[in-house]
Amino acid sequence: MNIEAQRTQTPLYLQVAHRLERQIISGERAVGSLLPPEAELAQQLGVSRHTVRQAIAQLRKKGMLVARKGVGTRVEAARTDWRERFRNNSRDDLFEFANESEFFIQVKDRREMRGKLAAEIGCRPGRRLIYMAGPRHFIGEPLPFCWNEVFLDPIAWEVVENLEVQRSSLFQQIEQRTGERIEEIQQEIRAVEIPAEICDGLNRPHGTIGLRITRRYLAS
Amino acid sequence: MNIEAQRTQTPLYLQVAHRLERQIISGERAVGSLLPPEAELAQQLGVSRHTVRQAIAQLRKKGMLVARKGVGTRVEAARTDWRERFRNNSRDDLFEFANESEFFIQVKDRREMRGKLAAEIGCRPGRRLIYMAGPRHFIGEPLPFCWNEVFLDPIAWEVVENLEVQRSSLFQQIEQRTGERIEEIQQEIRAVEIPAEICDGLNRPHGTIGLRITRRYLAS
DNA sequence: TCTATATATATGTACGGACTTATGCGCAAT
DNA sequence: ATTGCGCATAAGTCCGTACATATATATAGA
Repeated sequence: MNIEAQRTQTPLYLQVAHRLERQIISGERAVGSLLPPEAELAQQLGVSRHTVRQAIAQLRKKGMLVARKGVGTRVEAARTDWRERFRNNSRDDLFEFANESEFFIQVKDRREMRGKLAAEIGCRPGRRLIYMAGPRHFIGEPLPFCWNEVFLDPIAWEVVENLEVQRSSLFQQIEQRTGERIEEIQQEIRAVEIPAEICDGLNRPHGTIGLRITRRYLAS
Repeated sequence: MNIEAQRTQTPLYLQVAHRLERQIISGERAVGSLLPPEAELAQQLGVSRHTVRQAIAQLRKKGMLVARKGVGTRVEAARTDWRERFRNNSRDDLFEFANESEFFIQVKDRREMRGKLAAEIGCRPGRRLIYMAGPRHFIGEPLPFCWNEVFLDPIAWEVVENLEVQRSSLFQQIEQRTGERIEEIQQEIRAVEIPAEICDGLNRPHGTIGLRITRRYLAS
């Protein structure tokens, strides 16, 4: 695998997975073509077959590869539909997803939680939280795919104070800066009609139907 | 693992996974509790740690277990939200899903495909297909969670001719009866406003928002 | 008391081997 | 031409081992 020095940072099977992914995205491995057999691939890369299988499993989860016993492993798609990404519920997958998109913060203030909103957030009414909102784009794409609203404990104010564009995962950064460890992430997906004012922010016609994804990041 | 005789039918790691799943569903392993360490579990069941890890990976994919390095593997949920089930795109997962619900066939006739519908189905206009529709319930639950519409090649008429309630996967049965092997399943998920007449069939108010899931089962 | 440091423990990663099962293909027999 | 059979090939399953790394707890030092 030609690893420079002993940089143990990234697991070997992920290095293999990313390498295969790049080859697929670049077209070096064409959609519809078969990968070399696992054993051969392992030998080429100088890793064990087990490691190759772990790497292939990653890309199968994303839908980029399909394997058939006795035949081989076929390249199925060069990229995964972003909607599919919400299927991954592992903590690291969410962070990786955040790293591929940008959050443009258009609104940033403190708001008092009350009534239905307080109930939905799950905090006591009257509590003041940081509120941020704006569109989220995939890096390089002009059209936003998501309207992002964030409610945040005031403890993290210094982290977001001077923030205008957020490229990596906000909560990963907060973890590092405050020492608070996020123990649990709850996620809920519902289908809703997008509110008119958000349609404006997203440049979509009124009445558009979308997915509403609510996540709660719980510290200890 | 106490396998009777040499019934090789189901892979060992799936037997372990199902066993753990049953224990979790029954409450024998409480939500929030930790599983025994993988090594111990392997010894108890008389299998290798690798096999235990494969089994745990299955249940992690379903969201029933979460593992943390240095801590252990915790029971996260006793059942998976059915909406989560659509995330699994493997063929067997879809069939398993079908086995947990019932399809009450209220409409069954032959229809000529034309215009937009023919385009959506992906067949030539004028072709006559079997059409079936009805609500889908989880076994034992009175309220349907889904309105199911099926368009089927007339070749399979004998399979569905006398069918009123479908408990297992329809397409698995068709595979067995006709010998046609389903090679590919395409799935698309969109958020839509549910048509008024279907809302009536589902006992939900008009204007309800839902997920529209389209699947195409392609034979060779 | 509080803070480092060691240690035990659990999952994660990576290697090796062996056997099983499904698939496709060529070849022979009908 | 079609059917049946055997064989090579590929992924799937299962076992064993070893070490890495994250976590919690206990321990020693300030």
